[in-house]
Amino acid sequence: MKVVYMGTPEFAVPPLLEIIKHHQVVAVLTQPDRPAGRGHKLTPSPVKVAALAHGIEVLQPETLRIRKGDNEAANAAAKEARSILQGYGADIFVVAAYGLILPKAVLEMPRRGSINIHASLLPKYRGASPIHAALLNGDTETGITIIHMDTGIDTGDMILKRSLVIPQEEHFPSLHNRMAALGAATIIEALTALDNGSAERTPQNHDIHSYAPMIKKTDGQINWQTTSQEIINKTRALDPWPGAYTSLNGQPLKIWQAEKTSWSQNATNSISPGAVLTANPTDGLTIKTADGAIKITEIQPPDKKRMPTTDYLRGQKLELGLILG
RNA sequence: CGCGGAGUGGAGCAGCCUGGUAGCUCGUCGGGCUCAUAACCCGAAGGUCGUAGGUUCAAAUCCUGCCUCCGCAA
Repeated sequence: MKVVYMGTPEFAVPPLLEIIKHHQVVAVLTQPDRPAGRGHKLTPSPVKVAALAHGIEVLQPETLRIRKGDNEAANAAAKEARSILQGYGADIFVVAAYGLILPKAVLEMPRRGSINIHASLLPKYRGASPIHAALLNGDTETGITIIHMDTGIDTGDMILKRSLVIPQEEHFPSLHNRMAALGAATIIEALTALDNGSAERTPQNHDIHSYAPMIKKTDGQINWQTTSQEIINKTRALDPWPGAYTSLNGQPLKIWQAEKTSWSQNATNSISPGAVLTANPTDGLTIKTADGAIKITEIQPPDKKRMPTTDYLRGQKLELGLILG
Protein backbone atom coordinates (compact mmCIF):
# COMPACT_ATOMS: atom_id res chain seq x y z
CA MET A 1 0.00 0.00 0.00
CA LYS A 2 0.97 3.63 -0.39
CA VAL A 3 1.49 4.94 3.13
CA VAL A 4 1.99 8.39 4.57
CA TYR A 5 3.56 8.01 8.01
CA MET A 6 3.16 10.53 10.80
CA GLY A 7 5.24 10.31 13.95
CA THR A 8 7.78 12.18 16.01
CA PRO A 9 9.67 10.51 18.88
CA GLU A 10 11.90 7.46 19.11
CA PHE A 11 8.89 5.22 19.72
CA ALA A 12 7.66 5.91 16.19
CA VAL A 13 10.92 4.94 14.49
CA PRO A 14 10.84 1.09 14.55
CA PRO A 15 7.31 0.95 13.10
CA LEU A 16 8.36 3.32 10.32
CA LEU A 17 11.38 1.19 9.45
CA GLU A 18 9.25 -1.93 9.37
CA ILE A 19 6.63 -0.34 7.13
CA ILE A 20 9.36 0.81 4.76
CA LYS A 21 10.28 -2.85 4.32
CA HIS A 22 6.77 -4.00 3.42
CA HIS A 23 5.00 -1.04 1.88
CA GLN A 24 5.62 2.10 -0.08
CA VAL A 25 6.12 5.05 2.26
CA VAL A 26 5.55 8.08 0.06
CA ALA A 27 6.11 10.73 2.73
CA VAL A 28 6.68 11.26 6.43
CA LEU A 29 5.14 13.98 8.55
CA THR A 30 6.84 14.93 11.78
CA GLN A 31 6.93 17.89 14.10
CA PRO A 32 9.08 20.88 13.13
CA ASP A 33 12.66 20.93 14.42
CA ARG A 34 12.71 22.35 17.94
CA PRO A 35 15.40 24.03 19.99
CA ALA A 36 16.48 21.32 22.40
CA GLY A 37 19.30 20.23 24.59
CA ARG A 38 22.17 22.21 26.02
CA GLY A 39 22.70 25.32 23.95
CA HIS A 40 19.17 25.12 22.55
CA LYS A 41 20.29 23.90 19.17
CA LEU A 42 17.61 23.19 16.60
CA THR A 43 17.09 19.44 16.70
CA PRO A 44 15.29 17.25 14.17
CA SER A 45 12.94 14.58 15.49
CA PRO A 46 14.12 10.94 15.53
CA VAL A 47 11.51 10.11 12.90
CA LYS A 48 12.82 12.84 10.61
CA VAL A 49 16.35 11.51 10.90
CA ALA A 50 15.20 7.98 10.09
CA ALA A 51 13.09 9.11 7.14
CA LEU A 52 15.85 11.18 5.59
CA ALA A 53 18.26 8.27 5.99
CA HIS A 54 15.93 6.30 3.73
CA GLY A 55 15.50 9.11 1.25
CA ILE A 56 11.86 9.69 2.13
CA GLU A 57 10.29 13.10 1.72
CA VAL A 58 9.66 14.84 5.05
CA LEU A 59 6.96 17.40 5.74
CA GLN A 60 6.92 19.43 8.97
CA PRO A 61 3.83 21.62 9.17
CA GLU A 62 3.28 23.62 12.36
CA THR A 63 -0.37 22.62 12.25
CA LEU A 64 -2.95 21.09 9.95
CA ARG A 65 -5.80 22.92 11.56
CA ILE A 66 -7.58 25.69 9.72
CA ARG A 67 -9.57 28.01 11.97
CA LYS A 68 -11.12 31.38 11.40
CA GLY A 69 -9.63 32.87 14.55
CA ASP A 70 -6.06 31.95 13.64
CA ASN A 71 -3.80 34.25 11.70
CA GLU A 72 -3.91 33.99 7.95
CA ALA A 73 -0.34 32.87 7.49
CA ALA A 74 -0.91 29.83 9.72
CA ASN A 75 -4.10 28.92 7.92
CA ALA A 76 -2.46 29.34 4.55
CA ALA A 77 0.42 27.07 5.62
CA ALA A 78 -2.03 24.44 6.86
CA LYS A 79 -3.93 24.63 3.61
CA GLU A 80 -0.80 24.17 1.59
CA ALA A 81 0.27 21.20 3.73
CA ARG A 82 -3.12 19.59 3.20
CA SER A 83 -2.96 19.96 -0.53
CA ILE A 84 0.52 18.43 -0.58
CA LEU A 85 -0.82 15.58 1.55
CA GLN A 86 -3.69 15.09 -0.85
CA GLY A 87 -1.24 15.03 -3.72
CA TYR A 88 0.55 11.94 -2.38
CA GLY A 89 -2.49 9.85 -3.20
CA ALA A 90 -1.88 7.59 -0.19
CA ASP A 91 -4.02 4.55 0.54
CA ILE A 92 -3.70 5.08 4.26
CA PHE A 93 -2.18 7.34 6.92
CA VAL A 94 -0.36 5.59 9.73
CA VAL A 95 0.08 7.70 12.87
CA ALA A 96 2.32 6.99 15.86
CA ALA A 97 2.88 9.61 18.54
CA TYR A 98 2.79 12.44 16.04
CA GLY A 99 1.77 15.14 18.48
CA LEU A 100 -0.38 17.28 16.19
CA ILE A 101 -4.17 17.33 16.09
CA LEU A 102 -5.44 15.84 12.86
CA PRO A 103 -8.73 17.36 11.69
CA LYS A 104 -11.45 15.12 10.33
CA ALA A 105 -10.81 16.31 6.79
CA VAL A 106 -7.23 15.06 7.05
CA LEU A 107 -8.07 11.76 8.73
CA GLU A 108 -10.52 10.90 5.97
CA MET A 109 -8.26 11.93 3.12
CA PRO A 110 -6.90 8.48 2.16
CA ARG A 111 -9.25 5.85 0.83
CA ARG A 112 -8.65 3.56 3.82
CA GLY A 113 -8.61 6.39 6.33
CA SER A 114 -6.08 6.81 9.13
CA ILE A 115 -4.93 4.34 11.74
CA ASN A 116 -2.97 4.85 14.93
CA ILE A 117 -0.42 2.81 16.85
CA HIS A 118 -1.21 3.32 20.53
CA ALA A 119 1.04 2.06 23.31
CA SER A 120 -1.55 0.63 25.68
CA LEU A 121 -4.36 -1.88 25.78
CA LEU A 122 -7.20 0.47 24.98
CA PRO A 123 -9.45 1.78 26.40
CA LYS A 124 -6.95 1.87 29.24
CA TYR A 125 -4.45 4.77 29.16
CA ARG A 126 -5.65 6.94 26.32
CA GLY A 127 -3.46 9.99 25.82
CA ALA A 128 0.16 11.03 25.74
CA SER A 129 2.04 8.78 28.19
CA PRO A 130 0.61 5.26 28.14
CA ILE A 131 3.93 3.48 28.71
CA HIS A 132 4.77 5.67 31.70
CA ALA A 133 1.30 5.10 33.11
CA ALA A 134 1.64 1.32 33.00
CA LEU A 135 4.88 1.48 34.99
CA LEU A 136 3.66 4.12 37.44
CA ASN A 137 0.67 1.97 38.26
CA GLY A 138 2.78 -1.14 38.64
CA ASP A 139 0.93 -3.00 35.88
CA THR A 140 2.20 -6.46 35.00
CA GLU A 141 0.89 -6.31 31.46
CA THR A 142 0.52 -3.74 28.72
CA GLY A 143 0.51 -3.74 24.95
CA ILE A 144 -0.15 -2.17 21.60
CA THR A 145 -3.56 -1.34 20.15
CA ILE A 146 -4.06 -0.42 16.51
CA ILE A 147 -7.15 1.72 16.02
CA HIS A 148 -9.01 3.55 13.30
CA MET A 149 -8.67 7.22 14.10
CA ASP A 150 -11.60 9.50 14.78
CA THR A 151 -11.61 13.03 16.12
CA GLY A 152 -11.46 11.99 19.79
CA ILE A 153 -8.30 11.25 21.74
CA ASP A 154 -7.54 7.59 21.11
CA THR A 155 -11.23 6.75 20.97
CA GLY A 156 -11.47 5.00 17.60
CA ASP A 157 -12.54 1.46 16.82
CA MET A 158 -9.92 -1.21 17.44
CA ILE A 159 -8.34 -3.33 14.72
CA LEU A 160 -6.01 -5.43 16.80
CA LYS A 161 -4.30 -5.66 20.14
CA ARG A 162 -1.07 -7.39 21.17
CA SER A 163 0.10 -7.58 24.75
CA LEU A 164 3.33 -8.21 26.62
CA VAL A 165 4.34 -8.92 30.22
CA ILE A 166 6.14 -6.30 32.32
CA PRO A 167 8.72 -7.75 34.73
CA GLN A 168 8.78 -6.21 38.20
CA GLU A 169 12.27 -4.75 37.75
CA GLU A 170 11.78 -3.31 34.27
CA HIS A 171 12.45 0.40 33.76
CA PHE A 172 11.09 2.68 31.08
CA PRO A 173 13.89 2.49 28.48
CA SER A 174 13.68 -1.27 28.19
CA LEU A 175 9.89 -1.39 28.12
CA HIS A 176 9.77 1.49 25.65
CA ASN A 177 12.05 -0.36 23.26
CA ARG A 178 10.07 -3.56 23.54
CA MET A 179 6.84 -1.64 22.98
CA ALA A 180 8.26 0.07 19.90
CA ALA A 181 9.28 -3.31 18.50
CA LEU A 182 5.86 -4.74 19.27
CA GLY A 183 4.29 -1.70 17.63
CA ALA A 184 6.34 -2.36 14.51
CA ALA A 185 5.24 -6.00 14.32
CA THR A 186 1.63 -5.19 15.10
CA ILE A 187 1.24 -2.41 12.55
CA ILE A 188 2.47 -4.73 9.80
CA GLU A 189 -0.07 -7.32 10.90
CA ALA A 190 -2.82 -4.70 10.84
CA LEU A 191 -1.87 -3.34 7.44
CA THR A 192 -1.90 -6.84 6.00
CA ALA A 193 -5.33 -7.54 7.47
CA LEU A 194 -6.70 -4.26 6.15
CA ASP A 195 -5.23 -4.93 2.74
CA ASN A 196 -6.82 -8.37 2.37
CA GLY A 197 -10.07 -7.43 4.01
CA SER A 198 -9.73 -9.65 7.06
CA ALA A 199 -9.40 -6.81 9.57
CA GLU A 200 -11.77 -6.70 12.50
CA ARG A 201 -13.37 -3.52 13.76
CA THR A 202 -14.33 -3.47 17.43
CA PRO A 203 -15.62 -0.39 19.25
CA GLN A 204 -13.93 0.41 22.56
CA ASN A 205 -15.83 0.03 25.80
CA HIS A 206 -15.94 3.73 26.56
CA ASP A 207 -17.30 3.17 30.07
CA ILE A 208 -14.01 1.79 31.40
CA HIS A 209 -11.51 4.10 29.73
CA SER A 210 -8.73 5.95 31.54
CA TYR A 211 -6.27 8.68 30.63
CA ALA A 212 -2.49 8.90 30.82
CA PRO A 213 -1.68 12.61 30.78
CA MET A 214 1.63 13.98 29.57
CA ILE A 215 4.44 13.54 32.11
CA LYS A 216 5.58 16.78 33.70
CA LYS A 217 8.89 17.55 35.34
CA THR A 218 7.20 17.77 38.72
CA ASP A 219 5.81 14.25 38.41
CA GLY A 220 9.30 13.13 39.36
CA GLN A 221 9.11 14.59 42.85
CA ILE A 222 9.09 11.78 45.39
CA ASN A 223 6.55 11.91 48.18
CA TRP A 224 8.00 9.83 51.00
CA GLN A 225 4.57 9.53 52.55
CA THR A 226 3.65 7.07 49.81
CA THR A 227 4.43 3.37 49.78
CA SER A 228 7.72 1.75 48.92
CA GLN A 229 6.16 0.23 45.82
CA GLU A 230 4.80 3.55 44.58
CA ILE A 231 8.19 5.17 44.95
CA ILE A 232 9.94 2.29 43.22
CA ASN A 233 7.42 2.48 40.37
CA LYS A 234 8.26 6.15 40.00
CA THR A 235 11.96 5.36 39.57
CA ARG A 236 11.05 2.76 36.96
CA ALA A 237 8.64 4.93 34.96
CA LEU A 238 10.45 8.25 35.01
CA ASP A 239 13.82 6.90 33.85
CA PRO A 240 15.50 8.68 32.09
CA TRP A 241 13.17 11.70 32.18
CA PRO A 242 12.43 13.52 34.39
CA GLY A 243 13.78 11.05 36.94
CA ALA A 244 12.42 10.38 40.40
CA TYR A 245 13.95 13.02 42.61
CA THR A 246 13.98 14.25 46.16
CA SER A 247 16.07 16.85 47.89
CA LEU A 248 18.93 16.69 50.34
CA ASN A 249 19.98 19.84 52.18
CA GLY A 250 18.17 21.90 49.59
CA GLN A 251 19.94 20.19 46.69
CA PRO A 252 18.09 17.96 44.24
CA LEU A 253 18.98 14.29 44.35
CA LYS A 254 17.83 11.81 41.72
CA ILE A 255 16.97 8.25 42.63
CA TRP A 256 17.45 5.95 39.66
CA GLN A 257 17.16 2.53 41.18
CA ALA A 258 15.64 1.29 44.41
CA GLU A 259 14.42 -1.94 45.90
CA LYS A 260 12.24 -3.07 48.77
CA THR A 261 13.76 -4.00 52.10
CA SER A 262 12.76 -6.14 55.04
CA TRP A 263 12.16 -3.10 57.24
CA SER A 264 8.59 -3.47 58.40
CA GLN A 265 6.04 -0.79 59.03
CA ASN A 266 5.94 -1.68 62.75
CA ALA A 267 9.67 -1.45 63.31
CA THR A 268 9.76 2.03 61.83
CA ASN A 269 6.45 3.38 62.97
CA SER A 270 7.81 6.31 64.94
CA ILE A 271 10.25 7.42 62.26
CA SER A 272 9.38 10.22 59.82
CA PRO A 273 9.02 9.26 56.17
CA GLY A 274 12.09 10.35 54.22
CA ALA A 275 14.46 9.70 57.10
CA VAL A 276 17.83 8.05 56.49
CA LEU A 277 17.83 4.69 58.28
CA THR A 278 21.21 3.39 57.18
CA ALA A 279 24.02 4.90 55.12
CA ASN A 280 27.01 2.57 54.96
CA PRO A 281 28.57 0.25 52.39
CA THR A 282 27.25 -2.91 54.01
CA ASP A 283 23.59 -1.98 54.47
CA GLY A 284 23.48 0.59 51.67
CA LEU A 285 21.31 3.68 51.80
CA THR A 286 17.86 2.96 53.15
CA ILE A 287 15.11 5.51 53.49
CA LYS A 288 11.88 5.35 55.45
CA THR A 289 8.66 5.32 53.42
CA ALA A 290 4.99 5.21 54.34
CA ASP A 291 4.96 1.44 54.78
CA GLY A 292 8.55 0.43 55.52
CA ALA A 293 11.76 1.43 53.80
CA ILE A 294 13.46 1.24 50.42
CA LYS A 295 17.11 0.69 49.66
CA ILE A 296 18.49 3.05 47.06
CA THR A 297 20.94 1.31 44.76
CA GLU A 298 21.63 3.93 42.09
CA ILE A 299 21.72 7.65 42.68
CA GLN A 300 22.71 10.94 41.03
CA PRO A 301 23.83 14.02 42.96
CA PRO A 302 23.54 17.40 41.20
CA ASP A 303 26.16 18.03 38.52
CA LYS A 304 27.25 14.40 38.71
CA LYS A 305 26.69 11.25 36.78
CA ARG A 306 24.54 8.40 37.85
CA MET A 307 26.47 6.17 40.19
CA PRO A 308 25.97 3.11 42.38
CA THR A 309 24.93 4.22 45.84
CA THR A 310 27.92 2.39 47.33
CA ASP A 311 30.21 4.71 45.35
CA TYR A 312 28.24 7.73 46.43
CA LEU A 313 28.55 6.82 50.10
CA ARG A 314 32.36 6.69 49.87
CA GLY A 315 32.53 10.39 49.23
CA GLN A 316 29.40 11.63 50.98
CA LYS A 317 28.73 10.82 54.59
CA LEU A 318 25.05 11.04 55.46
CA GLU A 319 23.84 11.44 59.01
CA LEU A 320 21.31 8.92 60.20
CA GLY A 321 17.91 10.44 60.75
CA LEU A 322 18.44 13.17 58.15
CA ILE A 323 15.15 13.78 56.35
CA LEU A 324 14.97 13.76 52.55
CA GLY A 325 12.37 15.60 50.54
C1' C B 1 25.13 33.20 21.00
C1' G B 2 19.64 30.37 26.76
C1' C B 3 21.67 29.81 32.39
C1' G B 4 25.02 27.07 35.42
C1' G B 5 28.36 23.10 37.56
C1' A B 6 32.36 19.45 37.15
C1' G B 7 37.07 16.89 35.33
C1' U B 8 42.58 15.10 41.35
C1' G B 9 45.98 6.93 41.57
C1' G B 10 40.89 1.69 39.74
C1' A B 11 35.77 4.10 42.38
C1' G B 12 33.52 8.19 45.19
C1' C B 13 35.28 12.71 47.38
C1' A B 14 38.62 16.77 49.98
C1' G B 15 42.40 20.29 48.78
C1' C B 16 41.68 25.72 44.96
C1' C B 17 39.09 31.46 47.76
C1' U B 18 44.23 33.10 51.24
C1' G B 19 50.03 29.59 45.22
C1' G B 20 55.12 26.38 48.38
C1' U B 21 55.53 17.94 51.07
C1' A B 22 49.25 14.55 46.99
C1' G B 23 44.89 14.07 51.73
C1' C B 24 40.05 11.03 53.07
C1' U B 25 36.73 6.65 52.59
C1' C B 26 37.15 2.32 49.68
C1' G B 27 39.23 -1.03 46.07
C1' U B 28 43.75 -3.83 44.40
C1' C B 29 48.36 -6.62 45.74
C1' G B 30 51.56 -8.90 49.73
C1' G B 31 51.83 -10.49 54.81
C1' G B 32 49.49 -11.53 59.71
C1' C B 33 45.33 -13.10 62.98
C1' U B 34 41.15 -16.63 62.59
C1' C B 35 37.66 -23.01 62.02
C1' A B 36 36.22 -19.06 58.83
C1' U B 37 34.77 -14.18 56.69
C1' A B 38 32.49 -8.84 53.10
C1' A B 39 35.53 -8.55 59.90
C1' C B 40 40.34 -7.03 62.25
C1' C B 41 45.96 -5.86 62.23
C1' C B 42 50.64 -4.68 59.38
C1' G B 43 52.79 -3.29 54.79
C1' A B 44 53.03 -2.06 49.40
C1' A B 45 52.02 -0.59 44.53
C1' G B 46 49.43 2.98 41.77
C1' G B 47 48.40 10.13 40.14
C1' U B 48 51.57 14.02 33.27
C1' C B 49 45.90 16.90 39.28
C1' G B 50 41.17 16.67 31.48
C1' U B 51 44.29 19.31 27.71
C1' A B 52 47.34 23.53 25.44
C1' G B 53 49.38 27.95 26.67
C1' G B 54 50.15 32.32 30.15
C1' U B 55 51.58 34.80 35.03
C1' U B 56 55.32 33.44 38.93
C1' C B 57 61.43 31.90 42.08
C1' A B 58 57.33 28.31 42.55
C1' A B 59 50.72 26.40 39.87
C1' A B 60 46.05 20.95 41.46
C1' U B 61 45.57 26.12 43.32
C1' C B 62 45.57 32.49 39.68
C1' C B 63 44.47 33.89 34.01
C1' U B 64 43.06 32.42 28.74
C1' G B 65 41.77 28.92 24.77
C1' C B 66 40.16 23.89 23.70
C1' C B 67 38.10 18.86 24.80
C1' U B 68 34.78 15.81 27.66
C1' C B 69 30.85 15.03 31.18
C1' C B 70 26.63 16.75 33.97
C1' G B 71 22.45 19.91 36.15
C1' C B 72 18.64 23.64 34.90
C1' A B 73 15.75 25.12 30.93
C1' A B 74 13.21 23.51 26.43
